[in-house]
Amino acid sequence: MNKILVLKKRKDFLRAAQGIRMVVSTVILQAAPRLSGSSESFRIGYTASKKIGKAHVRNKAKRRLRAVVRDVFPSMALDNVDYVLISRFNTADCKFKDLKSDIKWALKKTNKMLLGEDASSQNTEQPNTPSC
RNA sequence: GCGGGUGGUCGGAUAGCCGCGUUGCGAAAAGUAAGAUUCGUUAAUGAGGAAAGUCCGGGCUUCAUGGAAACAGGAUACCGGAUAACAUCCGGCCGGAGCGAUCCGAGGGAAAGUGCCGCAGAAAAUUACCGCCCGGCUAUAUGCCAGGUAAGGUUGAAAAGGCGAGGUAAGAGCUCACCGCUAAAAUAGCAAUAUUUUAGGCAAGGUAAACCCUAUCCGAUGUAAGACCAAACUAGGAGUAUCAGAUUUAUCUGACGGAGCGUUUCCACUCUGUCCAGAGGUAGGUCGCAAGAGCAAACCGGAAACGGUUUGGUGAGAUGAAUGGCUAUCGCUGCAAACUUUAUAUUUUAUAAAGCAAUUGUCAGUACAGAACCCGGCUUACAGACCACCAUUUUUU
RNA sequence: UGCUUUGUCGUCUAAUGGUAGGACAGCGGACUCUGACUCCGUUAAUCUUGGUUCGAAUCCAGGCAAAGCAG
Repeated sequence: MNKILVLKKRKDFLRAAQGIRMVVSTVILQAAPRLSGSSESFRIGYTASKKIGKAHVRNKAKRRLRAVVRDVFPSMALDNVDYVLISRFNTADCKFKDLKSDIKWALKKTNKMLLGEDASSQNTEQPNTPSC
């Protein structure tokens, strides 16, 4: 199992914001396919703005998102796509089960839309098969 | 016992599964400008009292360097001590709050000068409206002119010490007693200051968190500082260059010009010397980066802050930013039930109040808050728990 | 992370330490057959907590919020 790659550049975040946007009650998911086809795995970024609370609240939100991503993303996410998770006001407080199911649902729906777009533009992109 | 005050300590615990950062060890492939990277590990370790606000002080960094003076700008401000330093801390003085323990105070100067004090009031700073009084003119009085006065009046936040007696034409510290104020001396104290005595008669209201004056202190910058390694892009042109002397003919010495971090001047010292253009050390990486004016205990000195000696231990280092997610058990707080006691009605029981030692719960809650170069403070936020001492009141002995 | 600045009716702004003013918006009325324009009236604020002062929007200190700069 490979390590999960993390987005670090502001440019990448801006590009992800141009893509598909999925809003659920606890979190916002953004996704955009990468243009250069060389890289293999998906990448992911986390955002927690000052709006949701002070520093320790933001850290906690990001940590919980990371915990969910570790469980969910390796088996479900698509290759060659950049995802961005934006935490909302209740991300740090809500129950972990709810957060997990929300993200699962959002990811499934987003992937469907991405595959639809790719089929129309005739780019063959296969879903990542569970490795372990 | 109730409700208070001061100082201090702590700020959930244990176990399981899955993960993250750093370091150590082992392995793998690739070979770069440099540094990386990946995998494994029954190896070690990983957030606070405020890590916060960024409000003071210091270390360290660069601005090439040191010293002196003046100006500008800023900070501080009762006294003594502590400290590397401070706006911090300790002790004391004075003023204010409280029955008290105790708490609060930017607490120098208003006879160096300038400004301001709305409305009201005669007058807001060398005051005279009403009034009181003497004199002159007129003369029953009233009135007019020239003075004296600060007792009384109104206004206001504030009106030239207060109160009583004497005194006077009327008055006035004009005189006296008491109180307040100021000055001097003596005593106590290192001092702020306090007490006593004597004298002055009151010296001209407030405001300096208005300008200002006095005393003391202060250069700017802020680890994204700064040092090093360094891809890509790129490294050009005009044409002998301040003056004098010496020679070794491209060097030295002196003069002149320029620069030296708030501004100006002086001294020392250093760098620099024709013009245009330009590459800066950018992307990226490494260092800076954690043993410290540090922590704990004992003893000694000191009234205390604090200082000294000895011993012990020393364990974060991220950079889209690690220290977590879930579960179980326990702890703590609240709530409810049940229980115990008391009172009332009634005698199956119900209602009310108090209690919390023990019991139960598919119950609720478990604060403030996340290191970012490092220390000393201050300020602000904080569920709750514990310890010591002190004072008020009530009860008992 | 470091640094700097600013907070006044719903909005945009004034105000030497001395009654918080104006415009737009809102509400009510007049004008009109009705609406607009116009006119009159009215509601409404000094971010917050303390201090200095006789008296603070203003001066000083702490807090809160917002904006900007460096990258």
